[in-house]
Amino acid sequence: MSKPQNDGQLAELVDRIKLDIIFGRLRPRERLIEDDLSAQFGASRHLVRTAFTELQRMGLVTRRPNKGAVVRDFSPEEVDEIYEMRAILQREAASRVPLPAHPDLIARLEQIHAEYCREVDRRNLKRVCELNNEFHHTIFKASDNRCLVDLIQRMWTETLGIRCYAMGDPTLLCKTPEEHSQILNALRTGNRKRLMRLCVDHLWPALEAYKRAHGGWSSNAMQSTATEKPLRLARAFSD
Amino acid sequence: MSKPQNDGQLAELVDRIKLDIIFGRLRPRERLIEDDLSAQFGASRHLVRTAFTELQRMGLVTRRPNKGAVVRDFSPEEVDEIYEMRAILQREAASRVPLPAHPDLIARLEQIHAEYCREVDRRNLKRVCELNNEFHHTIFKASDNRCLVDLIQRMWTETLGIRCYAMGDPTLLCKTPEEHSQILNALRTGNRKRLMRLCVDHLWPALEAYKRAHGGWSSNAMQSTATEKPLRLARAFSD
DNA sequence: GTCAACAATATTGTCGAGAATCATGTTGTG
DNA sequence: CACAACATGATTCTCGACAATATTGTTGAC
Repeated sequence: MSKPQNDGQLAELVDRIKLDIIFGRLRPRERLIEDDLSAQFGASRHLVRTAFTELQRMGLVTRRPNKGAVVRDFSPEEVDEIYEMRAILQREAASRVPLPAHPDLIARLEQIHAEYCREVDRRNLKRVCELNNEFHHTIFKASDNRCLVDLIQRMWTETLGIRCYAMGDPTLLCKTPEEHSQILNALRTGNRKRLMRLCVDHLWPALEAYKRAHGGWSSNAMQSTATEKPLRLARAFSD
Repeated sequence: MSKPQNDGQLAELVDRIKLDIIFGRLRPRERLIEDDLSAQFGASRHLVRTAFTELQRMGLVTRRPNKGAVVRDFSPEEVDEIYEMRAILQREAASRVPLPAHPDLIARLEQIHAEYCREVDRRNLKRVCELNNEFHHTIFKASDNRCLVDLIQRMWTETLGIRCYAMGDPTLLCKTPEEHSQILNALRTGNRKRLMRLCVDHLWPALEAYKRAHGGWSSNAMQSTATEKPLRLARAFSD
């Protein structure tokens, strides 16, 4: 579907590199060398190249002419701006989901949620990550604008490298099932304001975790501490 | 900067194909054959391929495995959804531009506007297109969120193929300088509500032109006339 | 010892040819 | 005549080798 071309081999390669980024095996700013990955995954260099352009499109790696690919790194300002937009988009989507939610939607979400809780207990991070995505994506899909859903999904993928810091934190991870429960409740009871607020608030813990992890030392820290602009996140909260 | 790799040769090729799409020399759904373009532009087929993936990333062409590239076509529903999102994003940007606008910003815009009017009179469509982009982009850049600006710009590029129908219509084209004037005035007087409204309303004429041109026959017209959902564009208007 | 100019290595970009795949035309059978 | 099976041609995808570029290491003059 959204696959640009190619069969499964490329998709698998992209996925494996993606996972390496998500789980921090590849760190931001780390260089990705075509020959190395080619050998590591037993794929032709051409395929690795293609995977790079795909990962670039997804916003997970950065490329510069004749200098190769590196894992994408976000400046503190960039992270703030991205999360500001995620908040706006997700809030918009939440405002469009028909309420009270269709029983089929609830059922589907409960199913995902149940498996999610199981896998969280088992610490099966890969599956947790997938199910988490599926849970939110299913909700947002219920808003009737595919373009909006695409933008949300795009920024979801783009921030995989940011959210990995939250995934590594067991305390944070254990809180998410409860938050998902609350979202489900808001859908069931048809409480739109609460749904919107929950969908937005759900974003912050991961953002905070990233900031804690990068506290001070990130890319251009010197300027950032000085420039430190007041986050305009308030808008996203206001009902 | 945002160039993924490569020097100018690829960029030029991409640009030429892009212009062919913008000005309707290449129509939606038209197939792009690598060998043909390779011969036409005197570029290696590999370069044409690379250009295709770039154009695909920009959302101007669609590719399917082993079936090659075609100029992207939008279903009526898709067009509505995309313009709904453009309205939301541009409205958001307009709400963030510091008002009253900085004199430098005004000066820069006046300069662009002056040249724009000149080129409209001369019917220099290529330059008109560039200046129009520059005008709006300059305004949106004044909102302090690069991510938001990127999303807007992305959707701008994506809809180049849609807006070509408006560009071909002299009546429509002649109205745009006046609209830009009004936007400039709103910026000068610091009338935020009016600015937001103008930035959103400015979108519709092109959308309408596209719909007129494709009236009924586009991709899946049979369903679309039946499904015809009430556009949720009202939101974007409400102040 | 420091620095610039040069040489060597590492890495990425480009190309052309052949393999794989899809679309179309043709033939043979009922 | 209808239709499936096959053969042909067009087009895309993949690979390996080479060229271009960046990075690192070395030398020699001052």
